[in-house]
Amino acid sequence: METADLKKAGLKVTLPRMKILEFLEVGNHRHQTAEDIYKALLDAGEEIGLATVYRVLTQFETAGLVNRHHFEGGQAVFELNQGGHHDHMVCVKCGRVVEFMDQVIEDRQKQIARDNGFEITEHSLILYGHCSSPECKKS
Amino acid sequence: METADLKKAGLKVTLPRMKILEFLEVGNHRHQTAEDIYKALLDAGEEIGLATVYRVLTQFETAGLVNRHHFEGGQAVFELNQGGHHDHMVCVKCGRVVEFMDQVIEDRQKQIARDNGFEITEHSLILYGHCSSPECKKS
DNA sequence: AGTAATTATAAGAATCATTATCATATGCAT
DNA sequence: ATGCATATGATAATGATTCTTATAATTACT
Ligand SMILES: [Zn+2]
Ligand SMILES: [Zn+2]
Ligand SMILES: [Zn+2]
Ligand SMILES: [Zn+2]
Repeated sequence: METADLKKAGLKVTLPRMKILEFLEVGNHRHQTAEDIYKALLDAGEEIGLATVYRVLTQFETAGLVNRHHFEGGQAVFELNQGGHHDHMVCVKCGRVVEFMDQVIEDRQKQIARDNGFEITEHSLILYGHCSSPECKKS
Repeated sequence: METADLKKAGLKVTLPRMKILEFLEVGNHRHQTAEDIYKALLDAGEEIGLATVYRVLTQFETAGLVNRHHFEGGQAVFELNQGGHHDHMVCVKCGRVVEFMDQVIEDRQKQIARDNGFEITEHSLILYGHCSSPECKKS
């Protein structure tokens, strides 16, 4: 149930917003581009505009419901914000995304910022490479 | 002198290429967008096209002469590849960029990749925040 | 140096991702 | 149910980057 989340964020509960939230809640639908979501909803028979998807995702981001990532490849990637912070490993062959969180890295980042008089508000750590699948491994 | 680098990369030695290389070699010209470079060269009286800047930077990247970074804000940022790897800290207020390299983080990244069967080809670590300058500190 | 063959350039058109406009449609408090 | 504020979808507009093409510059070979 997420209508509560929408209301809490001061957003009206509308069909497009619900559909986008529902889509992102599906287990294997993490890390989607706006276009991924748009096409999936179209295929599911929903009547929705791409502009609406972008608009809603930005609102969700502002409300803290989703996070936006800038992986290589031009298109922004969105994922449901489920509390815990994590970073990403992306297979440049098949696009698979693996999440990880390493406290040692997190702590070092804070220390480095402190050493340089920086106050960190956010960070982006992405590892690109080949995943363990046979097709991606070779080369 | 960099004409040797151009030739080694199989690129003809042309005025635009030389000018772009020279510009990036200046100490305080690290981390420039294509448009930064374009405007600076125009202001310097050079006759150059923006498309040429993009084309040349992409060629330089392929040749390993420059690195391309995707900081937040849409435009790609380029810097001369001077051998040593480093990561970046970016002030979201004034745009100041500080470079750093932390072996602990580098090693952890490799370990995490190994643990997940990934073979890392590259990575991107960017810390966003407020730098130590008085105007940026507050808020 | 002179010339040919090759490659690069500038300008503008084209493309891709994203955002803005606007007339219509919908959600929600009354 | 009604009215108003807000949201939507279609499309135009924007910003960054790439493609196209006719012209110009560089290199290789005399
Ligand atoms: Zn893979
Ligand atoms: Zn994630
Ligand atoms: Zn600053
Ligand atoms: Zn740098």
